[in-house]
Amino acid sequence: MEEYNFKKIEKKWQKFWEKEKIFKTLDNKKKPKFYVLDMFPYPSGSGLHVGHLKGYTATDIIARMKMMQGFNVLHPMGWDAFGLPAENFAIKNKIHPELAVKQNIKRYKEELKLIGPTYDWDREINTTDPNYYIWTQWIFLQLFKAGLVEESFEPINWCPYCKTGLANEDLEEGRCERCGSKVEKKPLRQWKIKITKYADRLLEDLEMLDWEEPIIKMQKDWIGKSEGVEFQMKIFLDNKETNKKIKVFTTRIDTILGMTYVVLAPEHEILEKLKNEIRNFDQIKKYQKEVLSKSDVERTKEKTGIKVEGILAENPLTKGKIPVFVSEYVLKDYGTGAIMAVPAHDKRDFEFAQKFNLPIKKVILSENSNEEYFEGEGILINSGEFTGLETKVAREKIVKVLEEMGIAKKTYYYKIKDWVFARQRYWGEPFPLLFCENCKKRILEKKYKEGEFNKGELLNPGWICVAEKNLPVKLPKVKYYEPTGTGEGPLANIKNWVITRCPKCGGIAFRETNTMPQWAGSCWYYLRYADPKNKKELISKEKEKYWLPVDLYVGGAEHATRHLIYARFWHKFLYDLGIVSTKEPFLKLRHVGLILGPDSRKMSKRYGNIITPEEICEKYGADALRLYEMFMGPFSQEIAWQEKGVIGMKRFLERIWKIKNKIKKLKEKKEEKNILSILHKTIKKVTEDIENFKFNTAISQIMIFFNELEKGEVIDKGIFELFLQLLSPFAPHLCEELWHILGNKESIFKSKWPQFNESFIKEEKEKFLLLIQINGKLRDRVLIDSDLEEKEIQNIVLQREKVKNWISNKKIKKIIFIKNKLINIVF
RNA sequence: GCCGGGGUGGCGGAAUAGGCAGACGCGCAAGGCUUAGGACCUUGUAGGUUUUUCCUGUGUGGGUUCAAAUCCCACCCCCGGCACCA
Repeated sequence: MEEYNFKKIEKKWQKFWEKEKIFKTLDNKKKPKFYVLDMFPYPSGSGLHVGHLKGYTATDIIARMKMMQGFNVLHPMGWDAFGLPAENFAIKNKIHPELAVKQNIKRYKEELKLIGPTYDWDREINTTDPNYYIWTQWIFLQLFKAGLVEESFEPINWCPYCKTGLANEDLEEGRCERCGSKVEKKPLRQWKIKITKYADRLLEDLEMLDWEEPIIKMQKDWIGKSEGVEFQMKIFLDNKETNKKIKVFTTRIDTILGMTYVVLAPEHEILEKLKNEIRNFDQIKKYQKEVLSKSDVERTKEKTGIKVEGILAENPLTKGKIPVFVSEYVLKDYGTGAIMAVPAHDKRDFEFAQKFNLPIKKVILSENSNEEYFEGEGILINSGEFTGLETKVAREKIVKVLEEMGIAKKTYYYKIKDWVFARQRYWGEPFPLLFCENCKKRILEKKYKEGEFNKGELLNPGWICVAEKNLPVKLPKVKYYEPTGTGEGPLANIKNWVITRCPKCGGIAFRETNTMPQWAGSCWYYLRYADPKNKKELISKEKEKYWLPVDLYVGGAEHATRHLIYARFWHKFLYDLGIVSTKEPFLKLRHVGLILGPDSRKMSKRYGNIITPEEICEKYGADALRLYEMFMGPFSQEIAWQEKGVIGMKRFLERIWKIKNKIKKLKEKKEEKNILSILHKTIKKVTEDIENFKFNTAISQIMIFFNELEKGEVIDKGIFELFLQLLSPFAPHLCEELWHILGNKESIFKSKWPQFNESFIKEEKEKFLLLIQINGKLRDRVLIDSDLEEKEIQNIVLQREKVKNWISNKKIKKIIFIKNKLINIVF
């Protein structure tokens, strides 16, 4: 008999699918749509490994099932090719990024095609294509015009190796996420996008998403909303009241009576205002410099600080005067940059108080009295009129008192910072902005016509938008693109590109030489797939309405606090512009767990444990690879690669191949009830499990069904076809081959997905297996007629030899009976 | 440190509105086939035991229940996220 030649079969059907354009997505609005999306890869130089294919296989399975269920499926693929990884690869290998990206894409595409995916390559996109990034620039311009982009010179994270500024999101434990270098703080001219303006909506709308709870939690924590109270404290010069005040923010206003000192961030502006009054101002200045030179990680190591000599702050409730400190543990850019310190009920304040020998006053009764500090809820003590109140109640009462004094309000702060959007690198989208000295002057001197400048231009005097008709601002082709390290991008060296004319005044203007960060292109790519060839707009209204939002989005959890926040932000902005009609881009999100190397470590060149799809497809075939990756275990879980597992799948496919000559077209359909029952159970389980990302148990059920089929002398053709359909999303090539061998002319993926019939599953059983427990332990089991009464069943059970032996002559206390299942005799 | 997720045979993992622990696959063992090996087929496979028997078993220790991998309390370990956010 002919062997299972997987190579021949797989090549044959991949060609067939491509030629027949089976997976071509038409904008067929008569059918219901299903948009399933993979997070698109950045094509790095090292190619794909088997881990990358796990998510892609899963979406492919779902795409195939949805097609068969009658959906119009959009399942596209593209390349996120701008950014540091691509550029660093290019520099290292001395090859121009444009060329490197081209080569890498070619390789990625070949490797992806190995598993026979359903991608419609006519919709392929590439973020570095001017026809694509014209719209990235266009969206940026809209953000700019809306006043959501601002030039800033503040110190930001700077990677000395990559020679660029980075956003908070791009750090891992104080190191550059890309190269691992320690990040420094460096003052730098940069563009910030005001994502904080959308913080509340980014938080609220998480409610409407079908995302896994841990990912939602990560986003919530990253946005980090804290609700509390902001109140003013008077400042005294020794014992003389001044007109200066310090604002502090706290989430625990109930502990205000326990405040024993106040701490300011070293950079707090009030220090400058009081420099003549503060006796040790020079010392504080010096401390401030020290702290600013430290990285965020170094700042957390110990609690240093200095007392601000000469001034005191007044607790508004007690009128008590307390000392003021500066310390690095208070951050300037969170809350008001000043805190009320309550060492008895806050760990950090406690540590600081210990070090500086400051009084610790308990104001909440804690159950465990030898605790050094107590951060929980409880009953107030030592709190005057508030003593005896519960903390929760006390918070409300105290706020009210302070509000009546006119010095406090309830408020909240976010942890999320505005998005540092500029990179001092070559390989990214150029900003569609120009700088014009003349216009800057006119704006500052208010010598311009009403409406001449937009909101963004007025906000950033001198920066002028490139006219939309002149987009895209193409990234110039250059020979030298290494980062400069000066804080300017490499583009600054290309004089004839930089120097241009100002569209407003006609004078000389200079182009912005920074480029956009890697994340820019991925913020909106899912929109482009729905309308990839549109030259007039980024997406037509009609196509947006039909295809959006994305029904299912699959990718790694590492994007939880970056891409997934940025993309949601841009989507909401586009919603405000009326370009998209949904508040959220991705309805359902599932994250894929890593495949680890055979040594249980992350697959990496460093460990030499990379398994490539080429070698596996060569040895065992794409279907075996797909099947194994889905069978390994729960989809979102990290699991180590075991080559033996693929062999097992190959073996399973071979058994299916071999069973061909047992298949007969049975005229009389007198299938055993048993087979029909398993068949329908399998249809149900496979359909539901695919929907719920439980691919491992779906495959297990398919195997159970197959094991049963294999036992028979003959297999009914109709039943075997149903079996093939159920398996086809997982092992498309083999199933397509067998489907045709059985005489079908059309692709199996044009066939209709099997339906199950509940009545076959439930099937009225005449008998059931009763479990017999004695004192809760399983001791016996017996087949019982389903229509017997409880009493009759009891009699049967008690007559059984085994049961009699166990009970002998003990007195039965009670008998628990669960219908159709179990009986438990207790004595 | 705080917040998530998780700990089940030799291995990957099944089973949670509490009700046969170990489905399915890998590995291993015995037998068949074969000159032989591989492949393939059949059977067995949690550990122990006095082996048609009973005992013990889902990270550890307690608890609730007729009955717990599943619920409650305390603790240990692994993975991920955050990193002084007031």
